[in-house]
Amino acid sequence: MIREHVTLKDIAKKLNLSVSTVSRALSDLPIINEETKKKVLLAAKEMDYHPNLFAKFLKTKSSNTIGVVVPDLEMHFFSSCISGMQNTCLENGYNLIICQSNESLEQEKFNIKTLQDSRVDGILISLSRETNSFDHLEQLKDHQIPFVYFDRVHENGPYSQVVINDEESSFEATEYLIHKGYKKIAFLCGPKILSICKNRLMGYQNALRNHQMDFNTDWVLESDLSRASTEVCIDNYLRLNDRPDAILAINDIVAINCIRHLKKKGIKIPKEMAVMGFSNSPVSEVIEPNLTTVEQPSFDMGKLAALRLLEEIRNPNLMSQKIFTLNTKIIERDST
Amino acid sequence: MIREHVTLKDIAKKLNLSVSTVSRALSDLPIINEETKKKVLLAAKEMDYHPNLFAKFLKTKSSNTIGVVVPDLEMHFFSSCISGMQNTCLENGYNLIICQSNESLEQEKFNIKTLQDSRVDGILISLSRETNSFDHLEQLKDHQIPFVYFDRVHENGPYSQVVINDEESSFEATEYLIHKGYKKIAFLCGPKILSICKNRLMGYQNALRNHQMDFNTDWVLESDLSRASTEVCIDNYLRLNDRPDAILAINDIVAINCIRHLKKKGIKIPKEMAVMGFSNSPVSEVIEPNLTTVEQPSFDMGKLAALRLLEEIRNPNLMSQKIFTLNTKIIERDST
DNA sequence: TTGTATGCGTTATCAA
DNA sequence: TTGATAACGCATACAA
Repeated sequence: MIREHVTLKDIAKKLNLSVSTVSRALSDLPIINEETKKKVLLAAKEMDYHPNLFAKFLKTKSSNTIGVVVPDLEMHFFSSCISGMQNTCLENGYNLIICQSNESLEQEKFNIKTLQDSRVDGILISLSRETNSFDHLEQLKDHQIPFVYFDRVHENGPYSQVVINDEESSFEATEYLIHKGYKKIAFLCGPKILSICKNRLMGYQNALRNHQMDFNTDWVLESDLSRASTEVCIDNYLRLNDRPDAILAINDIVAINCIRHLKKKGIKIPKEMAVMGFSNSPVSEVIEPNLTTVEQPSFDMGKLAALRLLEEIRNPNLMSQKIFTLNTKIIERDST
Repeated sequence: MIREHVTLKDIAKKLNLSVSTVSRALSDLPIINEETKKKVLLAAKEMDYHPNLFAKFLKTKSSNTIGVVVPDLEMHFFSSCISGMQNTCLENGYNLIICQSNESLEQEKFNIKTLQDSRVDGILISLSRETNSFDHLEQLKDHQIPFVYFDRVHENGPYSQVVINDEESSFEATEYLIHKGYKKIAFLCGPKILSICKNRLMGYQNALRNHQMDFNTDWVLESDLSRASTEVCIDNYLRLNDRPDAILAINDIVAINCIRHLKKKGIKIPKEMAVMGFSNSPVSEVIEPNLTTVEQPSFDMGKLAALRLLEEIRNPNLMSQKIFTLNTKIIERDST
């Protein structure tokens, strides 16, 4: 039994009404007879009517779809953000089109173009680690496409953002290590082009300064987030005459690669060297020793970013930039 | 500078051509003058023309979108599948709409309905662990919506599937444990409603039979995949007079929860009890001891499922069921 | 309160 | 080889 899609016309014909009346009844406009409205709603249900969203879009210019670009879907932090977005979007009748930039600027540009072709009503993005130009994003304003950054943001851009307070969180994490008695705290940073990296570095430096702690430029290294790069950094730490006794890593994945490599080199954690991460991903309670980390509310971040975007979609004159800062929490485990 | 979207009409006006000629030129139909075609293509590029996919769909009934339903986006296996699908789909000009069922049948039904409303050209799905009725899926055939299962499939359904050879893989995994010298091998299963669980159980049983090994019904337990449920199972194993000396778990997450709980109970792994998992997720090389596991080619699975779906979309008379079976590989680590 | 007519941007079917 | 015109399904301005 093959059913063609039921249209407004079909319902109208069956009820001896005009298409526009049926349309009005279903859109729940006030100017309509209660009786006819009931009849229409009933018939629509009986006939299993589903509105054709494409025809609707052609009229209204609203696709009911929002686009998401993340660097890597397989990173738990991002899939969790998306989970939160999905939640909010489905509740509000919006679909999600998800793209990965694979940490590449080229791919990111292509993703944005694809999303524009799909006429998404708005875009949520977390930047690739390569992104150092922003034309592909700034042109969105010309096209009046609402746009919200989350996590990896472009701070000077004219768009709203949802972030954690990176500087403060990093400050607190460093302070936590100081209170724990560590004297030589290293910061294993990520690509400084990312604002999260820059800000976390700043928080780290401020904490040291605040406590009149030693600051050694050799202790701040930069990993490109890959395992190999992280291992090179660790080797550099180990070669130093003045070795750090704790490492604050830019995220959990880097922290975990630190731990694995340190263990391979026979370094005892946390006795000889403590390690701390960012994000509280599932692996952090699997690694041994369990990783002390700064919990980022990824699911909520996704939800909030989606909510803000929907708000901007519904209220276009709201286009002014707004920054949402979420709180983090230190999860103490065995690596510190 | 706010640009409205350029349409065929705009191009036609500029070149003093008719809309249909422009349309033909851009669709690369053969019945057209080479000269005009060149002119049109050039103008389109200059004017930054992007076709309105919604208008196109209204005519052609093809949305250039495919829908995906997974139980849990945050499980690495699934995000990796999706990564593979994305790859294939974007290459072929298709977008992906991704939904999560959160392991709930109700939610799964809702997802399918949403995707139908969005008039997706086809659907890729991995079933929720609750799914025991299939009406919401079988009606897709009535609507002629191509449909492919991956990983968690409904075997008797009329649809194509992409799976690993669960029975054989599990057979080999069990045999591997036998060769390693384990004598009392337990199988910690998942919900038997899932075909992957049923088949892996079968492979396990066949291997034992093949080697004239002891088979104890107490050694086959069923976890609902949650941590709590897995821990209950482990406790049951430990209470037995005839304790198993190895556990083959239905997936890595279950296996990892086994290891954590066994360690808490003071059991030495693999000396007192070995543990083996399925899927080779990132955590498996983070847990200690590193988890021996059966690698599932998740990325390729996603790619293949998407490819098959695209094939069925392009060639509707191909609707017969086809089963693709991918090979697995045992990754030997320290837990066995 | 309801119906008629029009257009959104395409593609497809004619005729020229 | 090109152009005029209709149609896809819906929303809406206007008329009744």
